[in-house]
Amino acid sequence: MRQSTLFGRTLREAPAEAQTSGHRLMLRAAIARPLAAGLYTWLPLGFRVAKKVEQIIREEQDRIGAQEMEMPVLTPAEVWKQTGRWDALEPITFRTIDHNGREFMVSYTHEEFVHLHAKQELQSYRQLPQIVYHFQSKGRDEARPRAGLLRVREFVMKDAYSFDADQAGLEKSYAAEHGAYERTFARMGLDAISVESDTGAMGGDVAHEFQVLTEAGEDRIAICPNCDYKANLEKASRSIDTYIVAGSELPPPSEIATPSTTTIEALEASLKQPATAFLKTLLLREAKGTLVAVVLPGDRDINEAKLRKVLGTTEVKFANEGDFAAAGSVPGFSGPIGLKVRTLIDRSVDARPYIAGANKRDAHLRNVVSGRDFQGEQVDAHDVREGDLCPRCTVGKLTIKRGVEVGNIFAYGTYYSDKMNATFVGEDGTAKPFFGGSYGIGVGRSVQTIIETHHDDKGIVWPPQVAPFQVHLIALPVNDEDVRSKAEKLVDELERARVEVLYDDRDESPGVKFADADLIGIPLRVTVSARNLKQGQVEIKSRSAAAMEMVPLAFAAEKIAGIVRSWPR
RNA sequence: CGGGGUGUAGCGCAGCUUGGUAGCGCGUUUGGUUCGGGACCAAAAGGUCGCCGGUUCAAGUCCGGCCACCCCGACCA
Repeated sequence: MRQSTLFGRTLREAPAEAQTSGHRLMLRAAIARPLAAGLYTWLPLGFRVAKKVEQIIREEQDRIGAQEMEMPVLTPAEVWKQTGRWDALEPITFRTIDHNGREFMVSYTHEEFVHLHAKQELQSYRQLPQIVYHFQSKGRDEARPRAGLLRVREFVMKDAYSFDADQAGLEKSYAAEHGAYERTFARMGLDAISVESDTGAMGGDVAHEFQVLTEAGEDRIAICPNCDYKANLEKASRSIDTYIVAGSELPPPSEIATPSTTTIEALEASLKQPATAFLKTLLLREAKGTLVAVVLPGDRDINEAKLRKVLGTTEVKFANEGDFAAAGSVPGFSGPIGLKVRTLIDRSVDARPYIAGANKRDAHLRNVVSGRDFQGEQVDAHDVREGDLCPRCTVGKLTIKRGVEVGNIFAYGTYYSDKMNATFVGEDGTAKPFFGGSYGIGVGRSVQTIIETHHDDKGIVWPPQVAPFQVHLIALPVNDEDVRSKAEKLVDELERARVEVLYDDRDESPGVKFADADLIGIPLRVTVSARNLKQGQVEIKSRSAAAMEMVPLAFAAEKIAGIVRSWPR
């Protein structure tokens, strides 16, 4: 490929909106271009990377016996209505109607449709297990697209779906996909870790996310340095020492005046007590408008994802002024005693005396003890933080890192087959529901995550397996006939040896060419220059190392092809 | 959807406070010189100042509305 004819130019400066280093490099190196918020076009260089990433995913899916197929982007409403997701997904999906007024959704994902097909194609337990997958554009009207390709509104996802006769079979399929994911990400050069995750909108119980730790990520991951516990903060828990004080020996709650002291910070300052001495009582409103109170220690924050899961709701908001009166409380002075709403007590609240709001203006109560003075459902709804004890080994102190979720796997069991009446005939001759799982990988997100984690201050440093080209051959200067003819002969020899070469034949200064080579980040740089040809040599340099090597022109093609063949595939 | 910010040439920005000729750098085009780390000289092209309305003799600048994009938060591959 001649660089002079490449569609897509490198940018010396990145557009101001690009924030993360991966986003800036993606734009500068002509990998992709924005079309609208959260919608991107792959330029030829980026598309070559995307295709290589896809191919790695494909090979690893095929290796575990999954079969590739393809389902449409446009999906009919009736099927979504069977599982209730037509309404549930309303806020974040793109929809349209055809000329007859029939409703369609730009596919958010394809569980409903693959179950429809499974029902038609898989009629007997003898045909199980099965895994099918496809690469398809998925549409998600994200409220906030972010950081280039990391969070977009239309993206190609590899989505695989497993069908098994029972739970044990599902666990096997799940484990097979888990293994395939580990190999897939390793081959792309991504150091992805498997973490426990919340099942979110997909339903089901068991789920793992594959997270690549990088500051550009938007998820927070708790990691135990002592054992193998790793979990998304939406799911993470912690070990808590039980702290019991005999209730009968303690004085009953007594009121203290706390004029205009409405926050934990203000209470700490005026009462000279640490945040842990207080109880925080949050009054919240769930999707249906029901009020609920959550009691937490003063130093703990609520984790909305965990709370939503506990409540089985899609949305949680803070209560408004009027809600406080209805709950028998006062904003700024809410406490757990005497509340007239459902009360949840976070498990990090100890059985010891706390200072809590009195539910009346300018007053708090001292010696408030959970279980003695107020009752509620015990839940886990607090945000785990740095330094908390690992819930698994109970001794490791959790660290918290940011990560990008490049893939996830769910075992949802019969969630969809029950709703859709998707069954097969079992060994005993009766209809049984499929046990299913789904397994996604975002292609574009993976590509940008590779950039986020493989670059230096000059540009991208592609892992060879996914690089847009294997060799970047630079002719210097290109208008020197001898240089040009020898460079082109070398390009030709390399291409015949099936090496992918980007040939920089542009009439540009050496500085521009080297800077672009560093920016684009092709693993091997070969320079054919007038200077080196005097000694009959060409220069070979790896993008990832400083050293360069001189090779006689006559052996260059063989040498370069040998290096390329030695790379992992 | 809540909070914040930005829209001026392909990209990066100044000009707006205090209304009066739309500017700088990079890039692009032409000619010449140069050629191992983002060269130099000369000439040139390129703008409905996000959109609509208002105020004014006069609006990039002031006022109102809308739109787009970015960042933080809630959601996902």
